[in-house]
Amino acid sequence: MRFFTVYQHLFDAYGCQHWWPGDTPFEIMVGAVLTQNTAWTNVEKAIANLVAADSLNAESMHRMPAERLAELIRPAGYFNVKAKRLHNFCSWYLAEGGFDSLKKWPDLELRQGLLAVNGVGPETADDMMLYAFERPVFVIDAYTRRIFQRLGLVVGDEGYEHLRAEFESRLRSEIDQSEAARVGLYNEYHALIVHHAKEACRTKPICAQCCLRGCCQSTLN
DNA sequence: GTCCAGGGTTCGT
DNA sequence: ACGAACCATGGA
Repeated sequence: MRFFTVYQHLFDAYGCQHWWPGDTPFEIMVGAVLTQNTAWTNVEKAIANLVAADSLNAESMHRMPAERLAELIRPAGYFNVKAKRLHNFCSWYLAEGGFDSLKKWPDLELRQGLLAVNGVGPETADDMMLYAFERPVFVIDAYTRRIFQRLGLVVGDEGYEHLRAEFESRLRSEIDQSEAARVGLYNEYHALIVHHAKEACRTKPICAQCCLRGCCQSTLN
């Protein structure tokens, strides 16, 4: 089965997801750190706290003592760890001249720069690459791995980079598209996977009737 | 009320 | 290479 076929089934079933929720690239990047191991509803509360404190910007967050930042982002969980990660991220972001400067970086350098900040791992970096900088990188998460493993399209225990390269090259060989079109596809594809895995398949189990059969049975194994 | 799923990154061992 | 630590929230 083609990877693009899976996308078509998801899109037909759920439609456009309009990710990422966030008004500015910086907000998206903060959200990417906050959402590590946590439900998005909790991230929204943390972001609302930052907005209410008029502090959803790199300068305020960087200037703020870690304890204060931790207090604001508390609803997102792991608040001490994340306050430190956000601090690290903001100091890198400011040192490199902010979004307007970073957006000019080539894909590879930007990704490596992101990865070099302590607290930003591959998935978080790729969320930022795709959703804040609109670069054509396919985001791999636990749902992606699980669903495609069950469909027999990947083995499942490949490393992150391996899986990402696999998705990108498979999709590129299946359909010919511009860079902008790939950004749009990867954006929507990841959003659809998350939506399908989290709740859609409980309320609207499309995978029972189509080629996705079996992709989201009970979480055991 | 209690239990526990959920899930990325870093840092020990 | 692998396990532990980090934590709030909400649903069973």
